[in-house]
Amino acid sequence: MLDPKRIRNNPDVIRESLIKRNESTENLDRFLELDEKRRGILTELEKLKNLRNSESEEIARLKKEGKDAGVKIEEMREVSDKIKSMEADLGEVEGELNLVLMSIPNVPHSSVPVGKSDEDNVEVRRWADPTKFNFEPKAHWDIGENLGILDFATASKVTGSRFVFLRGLGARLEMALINFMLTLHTTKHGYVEVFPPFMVHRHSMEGTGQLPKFEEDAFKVAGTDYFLIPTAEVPVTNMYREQILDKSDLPIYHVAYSACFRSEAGSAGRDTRGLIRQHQFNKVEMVKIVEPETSYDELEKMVNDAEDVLQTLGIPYRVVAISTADLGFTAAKKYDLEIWMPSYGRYVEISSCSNCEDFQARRADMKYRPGQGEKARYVHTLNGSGVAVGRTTAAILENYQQPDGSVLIPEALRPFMGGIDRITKGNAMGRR
RNA sequence: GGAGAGAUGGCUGAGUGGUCGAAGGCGCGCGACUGGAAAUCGCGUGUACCCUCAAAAAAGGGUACCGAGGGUUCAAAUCCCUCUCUCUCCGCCA
Repeated sequence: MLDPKRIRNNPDVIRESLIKRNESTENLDRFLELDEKRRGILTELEKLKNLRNSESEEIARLKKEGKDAGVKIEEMREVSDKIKSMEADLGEVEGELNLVLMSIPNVPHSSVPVGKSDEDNVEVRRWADPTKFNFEPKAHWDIGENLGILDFATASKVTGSRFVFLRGLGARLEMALINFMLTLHTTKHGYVEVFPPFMVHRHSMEGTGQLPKFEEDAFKVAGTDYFLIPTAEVPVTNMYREQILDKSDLPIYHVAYSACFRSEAGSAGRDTRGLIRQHQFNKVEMVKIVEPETSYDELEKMVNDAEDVLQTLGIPYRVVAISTADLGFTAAKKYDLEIWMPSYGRYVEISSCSNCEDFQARRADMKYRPGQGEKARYVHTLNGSGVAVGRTTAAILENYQQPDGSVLIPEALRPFMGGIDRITKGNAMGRR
């Protein structure tokens, strides 16, 4: 959420930012209209309340002195009726105003490339060359199904499409990746691990910006007001909602494993094969709560932390600066990490690292006190995948596949796999 | 799931219809005292929004906020209803 005063005082800045994002300026205009209406009602309403307060005092005084207050009480009855009806009007205006305000995206940082589509994202750097094969490489779903470690058919029988059973060393590989990533971030990069709830209530979803605008993307738990989390960013960032932190608490670095649940509404027909786009997937997420002055440095460091995962695993990737057209709703700036996927013949997103500045902090009311007696300020929040686990599994299967259909395990992962260095048809079920 | 108790400011803890943004204490800040400190004393110490004035800040005025939402009343921390959360006991359960 943007600062309403900022919108009111600099509507042109906001308008420009919406145009850069290729978004409609309808909500902005509606905001300006409602904002003015609200203040009009409020001014008048507060005058009436002031009258009621002072006259109530007068009534109390008269009664104490044993005098008759009947006339004033009668007057105030009318005033109170007026107040009640104006409050109803105000409530209506504020309800819509809030909805409109919550639907305006963050303002892109000046360094964000301006673009018309995701084509305009700018490659920042590459690490390693795309994997070369001296045989015809297979897609990970074929490799996995041949080895018996990926089982999409059973998942669609038990649940539905876009789910998977991992079996044997496939399951082991997924768990090993989770543990590897958590270990790397906690021991090398200074993050504190948390294991969050996988469901949150509506306010938390609003706090991090998934609601109210994107309700159709989320899974709601029937009979409750809970949502399955689309990312651990939601519970972990909201840990600090409605709170004033101490300056000495900052920066906060958290890393969390969670399953993530996404309805993938609007993605019908895309990435229907394999692990790339599932309704449920595993992710290791990094979250930072920092002082505003440091947030852009912290973003660069966070990207490096995610890159370290891929470098240590030896997966070719590139870093992309996301353009205004492709920037997420809450982000002021975002980098994607994209891994090389032989089956796609291109780079595929495996991590997004965003600086949300105070956009989420404002929604979730997360502040810190810069010093004794100083006014509390909004913190800046960052989040980044460190990294998506299912896609990493897919990337390992594809980039480490061998001509005989077996898959090598990256060296750094072997300690987390009980020393196993290769998945073959013979050992794939993990029996000894 | 059943029974009970509770939710008040940074913390603690009073307050059962009007003089309550809210006693007292603690903490914190400023000042006095002191060579310096402790102790003591004095003063101060929430947030959001609106208006005035302004480039902005500050200042002044106002409104709201005692878990959340609604109701009664001229007037609600206080009375009524609904909900949420916490604690205790019982039941169930990985």
